[in-house]
Amino acid sequence: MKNGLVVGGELSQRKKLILRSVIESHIATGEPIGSKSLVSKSDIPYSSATIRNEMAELENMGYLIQPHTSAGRVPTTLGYRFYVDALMESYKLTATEIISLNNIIQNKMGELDSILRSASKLIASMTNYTTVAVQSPYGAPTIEQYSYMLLDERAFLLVMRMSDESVSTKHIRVDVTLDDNILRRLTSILNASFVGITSEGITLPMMMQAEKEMGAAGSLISPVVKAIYEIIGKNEEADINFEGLNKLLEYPEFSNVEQMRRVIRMFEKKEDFMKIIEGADDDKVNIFIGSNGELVDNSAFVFKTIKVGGRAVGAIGVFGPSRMDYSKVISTVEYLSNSLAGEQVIGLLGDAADKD
Amino acid sequence: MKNGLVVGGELSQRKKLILRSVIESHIATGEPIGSKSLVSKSDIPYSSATIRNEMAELENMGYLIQPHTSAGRVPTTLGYRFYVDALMESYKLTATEIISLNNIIQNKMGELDSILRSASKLIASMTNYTTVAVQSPYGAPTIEQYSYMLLDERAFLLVMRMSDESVSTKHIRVDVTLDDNILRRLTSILNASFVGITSEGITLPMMMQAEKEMGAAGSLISPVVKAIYEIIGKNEEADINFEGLNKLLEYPEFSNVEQMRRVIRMFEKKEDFMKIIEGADDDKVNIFIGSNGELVDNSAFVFKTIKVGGRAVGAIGVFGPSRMDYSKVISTVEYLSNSLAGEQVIGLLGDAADKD
DNA sequence: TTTAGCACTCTTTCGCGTCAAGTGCTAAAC
DNA sequence: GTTTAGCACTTGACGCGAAAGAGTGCTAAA
Repeated sequence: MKNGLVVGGELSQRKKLILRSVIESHIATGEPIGSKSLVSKSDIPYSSATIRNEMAELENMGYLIQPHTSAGRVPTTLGYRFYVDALMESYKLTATEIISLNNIIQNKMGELDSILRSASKLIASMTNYTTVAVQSPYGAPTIEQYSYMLLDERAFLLVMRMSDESVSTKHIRVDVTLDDNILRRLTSILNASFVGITSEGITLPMMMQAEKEMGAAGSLISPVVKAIYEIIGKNEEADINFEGLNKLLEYPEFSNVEQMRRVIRMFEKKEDFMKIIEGADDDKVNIFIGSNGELVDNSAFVFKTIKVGGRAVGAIGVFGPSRMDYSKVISTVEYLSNSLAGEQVIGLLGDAADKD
Repeated sequence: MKNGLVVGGELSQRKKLILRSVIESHIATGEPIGSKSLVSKSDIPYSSATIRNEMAELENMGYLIQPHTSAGRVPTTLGYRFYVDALMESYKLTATEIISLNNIIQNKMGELDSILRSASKLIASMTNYTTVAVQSPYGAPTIEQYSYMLLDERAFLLVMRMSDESVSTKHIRVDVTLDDNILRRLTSILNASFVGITSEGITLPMMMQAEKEMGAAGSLISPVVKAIYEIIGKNEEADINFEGLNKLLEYPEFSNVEQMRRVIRMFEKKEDFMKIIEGADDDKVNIFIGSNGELVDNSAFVFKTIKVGGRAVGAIGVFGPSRMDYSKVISTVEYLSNSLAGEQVIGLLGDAADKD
């Protein structure tokens, strides 16, 4: 960390060319890149000695590193950072890829759950990395509307529409003899007083009042409130899904047991992942590159929040080696999350996704 | 496969003792077991030479195998099979373990989904293997009861209770102006005619009839039926969950990349797992031991179906190396699936799980 | 029938020399 | 002043053989 803060501003054109070449070769092969192998690339009109000198300087500046004396160079986190921010050309999705994405977006309208699932699969196969999909992680959704389904004399199903457009249900069994009338009254009370609240918003006076209004069937309220409480709490746990974990094994950087163990452990400790996602910027594609302490070494995580009506309801991203094909991954994640934002979830109509 | 069909009947007491000792030592250490290391075990009163002779015979009979000429012996699949069927003492769950299991069963009553999830976590930590939980895989559930929730003038939520006691919901947006009356009529038609059917059960005459009954709002029927069709189809896909994948990495038999790759691939190709589970016996704990062609080499899968009201709605099991602590795993899986059978899902009350 | 002893086999481990890749530096060329 | 050619040097990867260790099967004695 000598002077690596004013990232990249001071680099000459030639240094940029060489740095970019090193990074792209490394992304393709995974091997350290030596001066000679660069010379053979068509767009580098310098000799290996010149390149060596430049590479030595790039190393001093913190963009490259040698795994050991006598090996080629490998990009550092700083190097990737600069590449992503300044050097990289953005990838144009092909027509086929756009069509696949649009298909998913249109067909699965309305259920964030299944849209994320299919999108994960598609992205995993398009990019050859592991896809990460998160559902309604932050700002626990509240309940917007209540309804019911009568099961038998003593049991019913409480149906709740949540603020993130998902639906929760809960079986409730009580000691009161139920009928449609009672339940209709119950839900209208709930819809009047128990909407939009968080777990702390449920107060004893509210419950007392509700019990009073229910009259003889007042004993209903207690189990119902308990159910509501659980639902709110449950929705506070995020749901993370991984697709294409096996693809990671194809990359040599993950092909040793120790590294793989770390990755799997990270995937299973979902809270850590959540922290990264929650701490990120809602409005742009976020790129975390390994060994920040947050991620496993040599890995990178590219993701973007999905917003519905201005509210973040989930996120979708790609996890892979730090030598990732950033341009393609970024384009894909961006296209998908933009297309989703504000369009789906609302309903079945809507010809989503005007392209580009 | 010399004469390995009449499994184990012809074994002398001494052979059984030795076989059992070899298997249990191997389960504990993972290493091939040699004659000398057995002598040191307290319950073996024979010299290494005697044991060598017996082991040679056990090898001929197909219960043991030598990885190479000068190594100790390792159990074969047949050996494990015999051990599980005849040699093993069943593990008694400790009081603490039973309490943990009961807590889960009681607290999470009513939602198969979350009960399986917590149970998976607990079993994974109790047994130190990977837990596999499957939800409603077989005999696609049918729809038992319909209800609705009015969202706005043109949109409503169709709520369906399925035969496996799960609940599905679907957003539906239509061109008709909606109100409670219309939807009440709609659901009563659905509850009369569209209950208990499979995707093939939906016929054109049924739809025509329903449209006629809805009168002016007949155009509702088509999107609703489409939604029903999708729900039935979606429920035909099983949902498999894995917990504690990282634990596998602790066992040397999975600590090489090639093997790990196979395992992860198998976990991601859920259909294969489903096939194993579907083909199994509903009424007992099923034990598959590796290299049947179905499972990855050196692995084993112990699981049992969970039944609700006589119908299989899921399964829970444990996946690990074939040198697995079968007795503990079997007891755990059995206790849990028995406690669940027919008790939860129905409702919130019910003091489940009388112990033992 | 059981056991002690022994020669034999096979894997694992370690050290060691060779090889190839890639570097930094110096001196010459442009 | 910049670029390039040439060269000595460093370092990890690879392959080989020797030695060590574990365990066996067989024979002969108890």
